[in-house]
Amino acid sequence: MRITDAEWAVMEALWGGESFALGELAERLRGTNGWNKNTVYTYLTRMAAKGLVKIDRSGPRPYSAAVSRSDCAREERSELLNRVYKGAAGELIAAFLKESHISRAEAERLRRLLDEMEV
Amino acid sequence: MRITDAEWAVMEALWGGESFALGELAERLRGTNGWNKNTVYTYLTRMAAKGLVKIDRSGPRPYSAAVSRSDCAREERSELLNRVYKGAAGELIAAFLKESHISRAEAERLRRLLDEMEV
DNA sequence: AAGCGCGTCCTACACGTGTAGTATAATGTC
DNA sequence: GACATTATACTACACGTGTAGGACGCGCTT
Repeated sequence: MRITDAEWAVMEALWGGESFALGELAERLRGTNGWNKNTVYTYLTRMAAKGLVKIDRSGPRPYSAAVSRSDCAREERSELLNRVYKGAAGELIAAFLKESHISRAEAERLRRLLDEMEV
Repeated sequence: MRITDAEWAVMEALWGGESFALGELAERLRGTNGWNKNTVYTYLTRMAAKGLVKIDRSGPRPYSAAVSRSDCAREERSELLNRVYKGAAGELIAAFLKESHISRAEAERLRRLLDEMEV
């Protein structure tokens, strides 16, 4: 279920809307990644085989995401958390906090989140 | 500079000490990953070519990590942050907070971190 | 000195990924 | 209905990764 950089780019394009024709996706991805249309097609079919993309050729816009962005994001988070931090979320969050520029408003929000959890 | 799961396992072994003989590493990794000695050797030489592993055959324990665990961890964090969250650290941290079980002590620590940042 | 165990080096092979050419089918246009 | 455009399908190839076999050399043991 590992998603590569290139595949992530395809998903990003798919998440940008409901469903797409090949040409639409090819155009988007030519812009961001400089890919040939056939390259896009290859990715789409390969990724459909892996369950990442849904293809329904009955309509004019056959291609759509089969997995949600938030599911993929969760997957990636859990990947990092377990691989690098062996599940120690506190460590991880602290590391992110230390190296990030968090605005005052965001800090407030995070503080509230912490408060809510403490029930 | 992408590190695969298998490579991460090798690094994990290397980070477990100062420097190692092949046999020591092979034994460790046979335990955790079930690898053949030659497999370990192949990884070590390939990873040396990539600058992940240092090999100094003048001593009896030629193999050591060429990159620190914390550098790799930073790299992985930044990977996730940029790829999935496009740099929006607040989002990311909030997501981790929501899905994690943070102990009261850890929550305290994070809160203090937030406070310190607000200078 | 012959053998054993370990480290080293080379080689290999299958599968995945990045990338696209070519050929054919379908569809819209005049 | 012939032509142009787009979509689909198949094929290919290089490079990376996962995994190991075989062969050779060196030092220790008996």
